[in-house]
Amino acid sequence: METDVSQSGGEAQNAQPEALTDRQKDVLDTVLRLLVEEGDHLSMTTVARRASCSKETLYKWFGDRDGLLTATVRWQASKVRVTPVDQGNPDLISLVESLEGYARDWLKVIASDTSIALNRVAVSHAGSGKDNLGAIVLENGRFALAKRLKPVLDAGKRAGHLAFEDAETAFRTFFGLVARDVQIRLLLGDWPGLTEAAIEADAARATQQFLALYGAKTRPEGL
Amino acid sequence: METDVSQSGGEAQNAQPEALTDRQKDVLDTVLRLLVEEGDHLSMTTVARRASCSKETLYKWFGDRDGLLTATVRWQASKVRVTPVDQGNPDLISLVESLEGYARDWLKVIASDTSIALNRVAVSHAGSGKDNLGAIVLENGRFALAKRLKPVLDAGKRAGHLAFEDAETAFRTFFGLVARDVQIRLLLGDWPGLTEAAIEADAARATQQFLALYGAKTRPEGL
DNA sequence: GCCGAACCGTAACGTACGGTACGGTAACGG
DNA sequence: CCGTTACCGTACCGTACGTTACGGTTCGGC
Repeated sequence: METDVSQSGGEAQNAQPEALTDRQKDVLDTVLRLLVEEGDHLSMTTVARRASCSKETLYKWFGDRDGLLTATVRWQASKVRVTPVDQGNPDLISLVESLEGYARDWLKVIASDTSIALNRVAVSHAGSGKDNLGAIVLENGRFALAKRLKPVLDAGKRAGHLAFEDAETAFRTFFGLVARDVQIRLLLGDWPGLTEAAIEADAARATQQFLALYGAKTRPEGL
Repeated sequence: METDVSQSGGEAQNAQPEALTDRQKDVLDTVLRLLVEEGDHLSMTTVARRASCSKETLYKWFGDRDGLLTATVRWQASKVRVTPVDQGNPDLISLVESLEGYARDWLKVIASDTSIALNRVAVSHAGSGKDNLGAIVLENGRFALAKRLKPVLDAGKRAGHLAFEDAETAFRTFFGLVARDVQIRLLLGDWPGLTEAAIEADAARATQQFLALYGAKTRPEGL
């Protein structure tokens, strides 16, 4: 068996999120933990020691350092997959609850250690070379949220609670209202005080503001 | 003269944004250009060659690699400083123009190559070690914008055009409406198609939405 | 004209780390 | 019982790069 698996289209390098041994998942979880602890500075030696495996195994499984990182990002991404909730014709209450729920979840995600670490790594690697990481993170972060939220928005529109022309634009506004400057501040090492309570309040505020902008009929006086 | 300037409180290491030789500014501009081209991967050798100076000089002037990077970020930050426009009692038109102007400027900044490069570097360095970079970038980006925008908001409030309790919260909403997912997407290597025309449209939209949320009396029918 | 400071160019050093090679061991199938 | 497979542990190699050292040059001041 040749050593150069990476070029010959071998199975190891391409390592799809599924088809991973339990042992391999363990290793990737370790990488994840290490990524949270010391960012992009992890060395293959450190990974091998912490994962109690040999470097040779790492290279056989993941090709090279980039492959390991990519597999890790993919692995984490595959874990976040949530069951999409599509509703037929919601009333206003359940629509609000749904939106608040998404806002809450989203804030929790971007405030989590793993998300911050992963985004940092992806941003670092974005400028140079094989740029999969940024795309992967985006695909499983922002885009996944958009995909899950779109049916909710459409349902709200059908039910006459929301008025917008382009769902994508509406989603981006919702995104902006929820995340505001939080994500960039977290990535830059600032701590915007995102406690459990603050997340709750932010989700409610963002939802209210979104409804104020895109609500069809209900424009509450109090706001 | 001892070599260890970094610890003994020497003048070279702390290199405040001002008090820089023209030659030093040239060097930092070169670093900036290099940072845009190849991100954090620049080596001291490359910098020296491109700046037509010796590595020894780099080390004497900036202490070490981190010092060079920090000085570069500070230098760029000091260049962005804009004259604050404080208005006494604006009419609604000029308030809208003012807000649109800030939105436009802000979008242009975060879409610029240098901003992206600098933010990438700062994010990369945020997790580990001396964390000045993130704070510096934040201080001269988001916080500077907030500082410049606050008097405008206050003036709008005094004039009766805006209604909000906390200027900081209002600002963060404005920030969210303007930037939305643009900044994170840019940092992750995505290209959200931010042409000149799109920036113009986005600034107008964000301002309209902000007024819809925080405008005191004027709630336009058309929106 | 001489001295020292500042600087250039380049060579050299030390080291960290990505990647490889190899010997040893445990499991397993025949 | 033997070969194969998969893995561990470790030693090893090559190189890139941060950092330092040093000889040579320019230039301002005396």
